[in-house]
Amino acid sequence: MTEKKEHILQTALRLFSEQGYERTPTSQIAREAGVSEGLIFRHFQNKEGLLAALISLGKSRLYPLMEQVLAEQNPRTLLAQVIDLPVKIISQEKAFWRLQMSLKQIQGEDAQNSFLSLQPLYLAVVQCFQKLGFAEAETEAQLLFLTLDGLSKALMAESAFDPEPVIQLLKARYQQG
Amino acid sequence: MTEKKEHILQTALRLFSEQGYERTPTSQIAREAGVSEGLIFRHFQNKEGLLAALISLGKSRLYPLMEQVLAEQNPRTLLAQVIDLPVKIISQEKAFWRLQMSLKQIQGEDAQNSFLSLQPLYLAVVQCFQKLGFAEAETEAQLLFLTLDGLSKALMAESAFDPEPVIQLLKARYQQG
Amino acid sequence: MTEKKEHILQTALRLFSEQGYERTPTSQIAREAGVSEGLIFRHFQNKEGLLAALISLGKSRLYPLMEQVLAEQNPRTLLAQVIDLPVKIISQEKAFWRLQMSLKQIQGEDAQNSFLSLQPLYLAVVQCFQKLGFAEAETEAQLLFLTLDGLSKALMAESAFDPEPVIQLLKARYQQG
Amino acid sequence: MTEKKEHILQTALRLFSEQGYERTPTSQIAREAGVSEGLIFRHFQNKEGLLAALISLGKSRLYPLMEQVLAEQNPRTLLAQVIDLPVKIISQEKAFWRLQMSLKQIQGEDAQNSFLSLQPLYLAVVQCFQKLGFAEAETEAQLLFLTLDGLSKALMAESAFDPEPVIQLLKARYQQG
DNA sequence: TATGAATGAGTGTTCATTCAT
DNA sequence: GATGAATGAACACTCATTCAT
Repeated sequence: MTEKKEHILQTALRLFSEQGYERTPTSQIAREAGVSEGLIFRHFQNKEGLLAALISLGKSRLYPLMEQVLAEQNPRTLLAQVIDLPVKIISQEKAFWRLQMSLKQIQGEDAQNSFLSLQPLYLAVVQCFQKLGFAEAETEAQLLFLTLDGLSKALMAESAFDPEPVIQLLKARYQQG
Repeated sequence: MTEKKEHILQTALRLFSEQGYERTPTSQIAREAGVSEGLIFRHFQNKEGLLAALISLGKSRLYPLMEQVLAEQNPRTLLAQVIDLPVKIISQEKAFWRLQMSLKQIQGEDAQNSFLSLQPLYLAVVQCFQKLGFAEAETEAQLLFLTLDGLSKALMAESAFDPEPVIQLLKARYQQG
Repeated sequence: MTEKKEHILQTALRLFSEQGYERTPTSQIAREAGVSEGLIFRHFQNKEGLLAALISLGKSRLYPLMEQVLAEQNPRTLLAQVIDLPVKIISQEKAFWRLQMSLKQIQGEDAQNSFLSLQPLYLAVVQCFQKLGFAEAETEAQLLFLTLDGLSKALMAESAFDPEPVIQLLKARYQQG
Repeated sequence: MTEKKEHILQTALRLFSEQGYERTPTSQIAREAGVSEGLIFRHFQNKEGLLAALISLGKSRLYPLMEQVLAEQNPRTLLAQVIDLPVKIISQEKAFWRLQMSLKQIQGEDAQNSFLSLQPLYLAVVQCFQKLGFAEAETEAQLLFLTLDGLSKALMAESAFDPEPVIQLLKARYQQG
């Protein structure tokens, strides 16, 4: 990966998340990345290829976090860690997730799933609720993921939203089940 | 409102919600609405004007539902009705709400708010929680709205998502507070 | 001539002279004249017809002034009156003459002639110079008309140009021939 | 400056001066220049940018002629050279000056000035008249410039106008002052 | 006479993409 | 790998003009 290729990726991520994919011309990416416009196409074939590269890059940075959570044995601790994920992830890679959220209508099935399209996590959470004796573990997991999805959206809206109180309330609900 | 003007509005709403605002050319709207392209601009000034007309139209259809909820006196009943709102609203005007959700990056402050940007409702819900003796009424209301926001998003993803179980679980949680 | 038709003519003259013929849409004329756009075409067939009506109207207001000059018997007095014409005419119908001057490239032969395309006047001036014993009466007349043409242009440029001194100098030149 | 860019400039100059700026679509320029329409905007940003490029180009070709006149020491010779300028300039770059004259209403202050918007020349001419002992040097210079302005206009009207006699008469007037 | 909804060809401009160097 | 000139299809939008009422 040459230096210029990385410049392109960084710049594209920033601009896509600020302005949206459609509203960002390749010419602007090239200009702000300090490269020629042709180079973008040499490296990524076309504009969608650049987007795809960005998404797989983002996912690869995400998996470590996810696997760390999945390794947790104590169900209550795992739930708490899942609840902490949105803040952790989004504060870390805000630009990437804003991009992700803006793609619903461009991409097919993938990006539009609940929460962060983290199905392995969903299965683990269902098991947690079962272990903890919840009657309807699946529904309970769905509800939690919906909530975390809403929380993610709020976090990315960039407003002065403070997630801490909500997160505490949410954790409390499951700790004393 | 002439017949052709309404054709334009209907067609635009459908196409915007299917393909997104940016990916829908005015030429396509005109063609599928069976009118000349110029007529769009005669009636709505520019493409954004068409979008604005669509949004204010959608909101005007929404207010009756909202006011009905706000008139409710019993706090538990009001909460239950708020929880029912996403399904009611979205099944009724799915296209409009998919459009609404796709606009975060185009519009300014308005559309990006939580849930359905229904602040009056938020205030009413806070009061409900206070009446019901919840310790942190505001945080509780925020949490509920985040959840309903996530629920709305899931409902609009058009997949075979069945909201009923989640809604029952959510209602149960507040009825026995 | 109905009141609305006159409104159209007035407004068109003002806008054409302010913005130029090409840069003035019929929709603007209609709006500022307080009539429907269709009425313009009912009365004048098309945009060029409106222009033609304006021009012939302007000319008809001009002929009296011209004939008054042509009736003058004394050659020196006639020359002085010719020299006074630009100021008289332009201060009286500035808008019309600015329109006239902006049309060189639109219209054919007519408007692009020297001075105010007043050929009868030209012939009279040639005769004056002959009577006064000028060697090259035709050339002398041409030179005078070129100068008056330049003067007209300067007068219409709307700047703080004071024509009086120049006019005095010009008159003096021919009075003492 | 690539070959195609120059083709665009040449073609635009010709078409603007023949048809006027407004009546010349960029599509026609592109077609007749044998380039794609997009290239015009790549090189000149927008249609006005093309016009501006044309104007500054024309001016840069004009300054040498002007400075040559300004270097003249003998006031009578300088006046004669000033009188010769319109024919020299316009026969040389007719297209450019027709364009220049057609812009009064588009551009701001610059192009609408008297003669060829050559203020340095005006100041030199005033000095000439002072040296030659004319009573009202400024007014005399104004009058000369008005005349040259009218002469320029006549020259550009493309008709079979022969400027030679007028120029001789004009020169004679100042040589025997 | 007068309106105003409606048209459709045309306008300037954008932009992803190609290609010779 | 990298450039930048060049393309051409698409786009939002304008505007003179028509026509039913």
